Amino acid sequence: MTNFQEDLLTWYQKNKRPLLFRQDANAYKIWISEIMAQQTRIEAMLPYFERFIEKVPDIPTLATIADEQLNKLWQGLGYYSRARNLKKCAQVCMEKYDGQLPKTKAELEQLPGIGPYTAGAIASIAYHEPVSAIDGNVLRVFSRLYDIHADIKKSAGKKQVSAKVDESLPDGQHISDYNQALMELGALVCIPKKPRCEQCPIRSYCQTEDPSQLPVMSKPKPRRVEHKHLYIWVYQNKLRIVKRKEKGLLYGLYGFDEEKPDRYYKEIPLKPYTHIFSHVEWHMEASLVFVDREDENFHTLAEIDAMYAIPSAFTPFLKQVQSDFMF
DNA sequence: AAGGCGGGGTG
DNA sequence: CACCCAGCCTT
Repeated sequence: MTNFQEDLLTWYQKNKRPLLFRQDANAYKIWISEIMAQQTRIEAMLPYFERFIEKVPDIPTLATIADEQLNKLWQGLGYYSRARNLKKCAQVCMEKYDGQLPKTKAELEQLPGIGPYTAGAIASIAYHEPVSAIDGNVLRVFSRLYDIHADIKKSAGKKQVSAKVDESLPDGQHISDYNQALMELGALVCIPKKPRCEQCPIRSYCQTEDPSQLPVMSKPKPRRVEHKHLYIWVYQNKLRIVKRKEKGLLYGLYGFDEEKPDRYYKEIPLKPYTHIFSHVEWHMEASLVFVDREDENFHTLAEIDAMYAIPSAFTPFLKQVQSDFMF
């Protein structure tokens, strides 16, 4: 162990958050938690994780779960392809790996939804393989540590920083805590804005003069703007919801019609709402349109709540219906 | 290399 | 509002 590693690990033992998904951890729980944590704050995924493990405790269950139930468990968490890939991955594990996750970073990385970071995290945390797990936290910490000004959004910059991380790894006995300690440092101390350098256990190794300027990240493109009008068909105490068929955004989840019915006897406007995604803005108007007959797509609010995955983009309208009309 | 893909916490 | 999070996949 180098002094650097010792200082970091000592800090980690004292300051790490008591994350529930690290309690009696096994490879399955580590896998699920790492997928849920992709581009997602830890606190945001915790309740999802607890519920998911309860309902889907193992790989055989996951491999055969109904898509509707899976989407429902993922509702509101975002990046829904993660859930689809989770199930695909479980099926591959059943077919190729005797119902278990493979145990090396190289094999894990071949599975759907598991990239370099997640493969490294599972391999090092669950199986103590001495490999890196480089997420946004670690890129930030090491770009500052080595004062690297390359753009970490581009592959060259990521590669340059990653090389430094790989040089720094301890042996398998300490790799799990080491990788987690780097991420925890990034989450608690070496934070994006106003890093808490006075609290940093490795500040004496840090080469940057101005951590506020690092890491260098190219700006994302401005979002495109789309306008929609949703028509919520109402029959008695039921609403019509439709499964989103187009491959793409929110695929497989449920939304509202964007067409009026042929016949309706009343229309009531709802309050407009704008939903911001990373790459697009939906400026939505909506109205209730009352019809005099139903089809199989009409459901009560209770049924929708229990069985149908509605993305967050549409829930403000559901809430309006619930509070203003008490269906 | 660039763009698609969610949602929410924080300043 | 902007920023960015325990990223991955497709094009």
